[in-house]
Amino acid sequence: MVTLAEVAQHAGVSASTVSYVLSGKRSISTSTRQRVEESIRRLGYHPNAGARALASSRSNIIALMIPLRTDMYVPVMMEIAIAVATSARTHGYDILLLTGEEGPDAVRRVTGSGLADAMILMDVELDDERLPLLRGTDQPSVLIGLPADTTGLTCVDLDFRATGALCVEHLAKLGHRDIAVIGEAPAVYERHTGFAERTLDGLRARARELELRLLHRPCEGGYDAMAATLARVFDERPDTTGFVVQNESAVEPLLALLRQQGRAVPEDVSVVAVCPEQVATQASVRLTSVAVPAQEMGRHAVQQLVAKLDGRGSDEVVLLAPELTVRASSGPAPAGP
Amino acid sequence: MVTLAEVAQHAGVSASTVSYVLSGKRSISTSTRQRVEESIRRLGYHPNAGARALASSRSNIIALMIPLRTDMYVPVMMEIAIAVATSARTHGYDILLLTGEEGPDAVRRVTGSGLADAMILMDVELDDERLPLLRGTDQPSVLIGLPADTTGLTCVDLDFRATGALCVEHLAKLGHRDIAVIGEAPAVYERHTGFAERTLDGLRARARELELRLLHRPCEGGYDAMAATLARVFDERPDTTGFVVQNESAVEPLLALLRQQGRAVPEDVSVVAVCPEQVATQASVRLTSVAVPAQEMGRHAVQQLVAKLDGRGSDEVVLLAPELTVRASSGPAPAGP
DNA sequence: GAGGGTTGTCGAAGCGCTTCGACACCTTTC
DNA sequence: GAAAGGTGTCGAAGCGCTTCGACAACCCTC
Repeated sequence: MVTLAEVAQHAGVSASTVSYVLSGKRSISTSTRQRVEESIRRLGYHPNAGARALASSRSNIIALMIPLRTDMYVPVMMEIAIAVATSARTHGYDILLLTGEEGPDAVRRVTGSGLADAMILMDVELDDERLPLLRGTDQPSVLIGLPADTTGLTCVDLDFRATGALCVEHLAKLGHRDIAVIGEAPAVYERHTGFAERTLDGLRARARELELRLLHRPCEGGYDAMAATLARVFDERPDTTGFVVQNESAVEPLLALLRQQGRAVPEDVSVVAVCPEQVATQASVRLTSVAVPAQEMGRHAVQQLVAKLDGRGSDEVVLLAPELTVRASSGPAPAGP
Repeated sequence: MVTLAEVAQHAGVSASTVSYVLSGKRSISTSTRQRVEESIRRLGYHPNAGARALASSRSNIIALMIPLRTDMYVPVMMEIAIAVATSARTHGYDILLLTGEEGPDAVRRVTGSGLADAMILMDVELDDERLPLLRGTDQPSVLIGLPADTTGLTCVDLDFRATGALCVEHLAKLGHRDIAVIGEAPAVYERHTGFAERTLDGLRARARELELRLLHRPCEGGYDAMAATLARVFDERPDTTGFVVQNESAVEPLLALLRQQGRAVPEDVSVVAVCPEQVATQASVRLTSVAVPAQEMGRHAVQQLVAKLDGRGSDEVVLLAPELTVRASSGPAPAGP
């Protein structure tokens, strides 16, 4: 294993000089720098991460806490995780992957041991038990998601309230008066993961303003659950012509069931989805949708965090503006009876 | 920040004694141990990861390299990643998340800097450019997947060859003579990710033995691609009654299209999928399938790696035996004309 | 009761790096 | 031409931990 001292000797300079070449924290003459860099290359030197962390009390690692559940909105999580990892690397950071399993203990462990310089938390619940710990430490952190109380916290999320409003507006503009919302699984609402509720708020508020009738039904993913839900919807509101879906794994079942019932999309029924682009474009009908900008959220979170680590930046809540893309699943409401 | 020295002072012992209490590498009297543990708790001591890594040249971190692509078999990847993370924690290791993006450089960086003690690589190609590096280092590693040449490597994977054979056998037993294989996207075959080709080998070999006719068509995910593929299949082999699908995002489109064409599953056509359990049970028809045991693979990989790190264990290839679960998508072949 | 093992604890030497202050040298500036 | 101010380099201290050898103190055994 090659050490800094060996590089220094090889280049005929002192260890500290090599260190300064590496960090750029003091000016170094061009000739010396080149000599040192040449030695580094020739010897195949890699700074030792542990020693670095010890001496500088900076690990250059960001901890990313992802939910343990693998049953919900997986592709979104994965996309965020990968965006975070990729983006972190461009800033010189590596990602430590923590699962939600350990809960608050993971936060304690990481901040206490100096394993990571900062944290990104995903799948934040409205009243998350990790939040007090984050507020009580001076280690920077960013949440992806929005808890009930954001004081002293930095958050990044899609503006789900606006998302809900946008969906309703789009359907209203097309003349739909009865709208059904196929929501996430009941468990999601029970855990009070804010995004589902905020979407619903947005939907309801705008529906009230526009004087539309709105029916909300949570729905487990899958075909059977969707069939049951759909039956209930048409039972209670036979005139429903607009659907808003916020559950990736209910999208395709819904389309299949509508087709099976002889309801054409978009002639008889319009569908708007809140989902990743890929789901929208790969579905059996190209879906009018509001995209969940997973990558952008990941990148944004890293940016905020790096800013904090550099002493810039401060606590703030960033809500990304939703964008609705019209595709083939929505159209004018059918003429009334 | 509390240090080991402070704990030692508080407990009235030397620093080394505290260290030995923590590591258990020397025997400590019960009374001393208890005193030290009490001090640790009272002071809220957490060992500093950097210092530990420096002194012991062990970081207690395992690097996990996942593919950058977010377009293929994402849920499987995610499930493996989470299983790896969870399982690693039970052995006292944390996970460093690397994306495939950096390629071989990531391997160099991690082994060179001592950032991690070992690596797990996913999405290994048949002739992966990272392999020479792994062979050339004494840092333990485990591959999830199977390259062409496994000498000097440890690998964990599903036995995809047996998986293919199993699918064909099942359909043959039900009397199907013409079988179509809906494969992964062409890109997967082009990258020579072994699993798709091994499945195909297994399918073909057994089909030959059982004197079945087999048609293989790669297929991008999504509805449109599937529609085109399906048209070609029935065009070339109108008597096809059995389908084997190895592309999660083609499963639901296939079912929808068959339904649309008036072909009943399983009365007219049988479908066998190679996919995670969740996909099989949530599809519009409960699918007869061979599960991809993502969690088990992740756990296994960690176990192997920990064994190596402890000086036990050696290079070997573990192929998990596939299991076919019969559900509602396969049945006897329809009587001939 | 002297020799030989255990057992439990300690001191000290690093692990490889960062960083601070010092200092020699070279420009400016008036 | 002396004071003031840069620049570029070095030496040394130390980050918090592990681990090795040393060594008391104790228990056997013949």
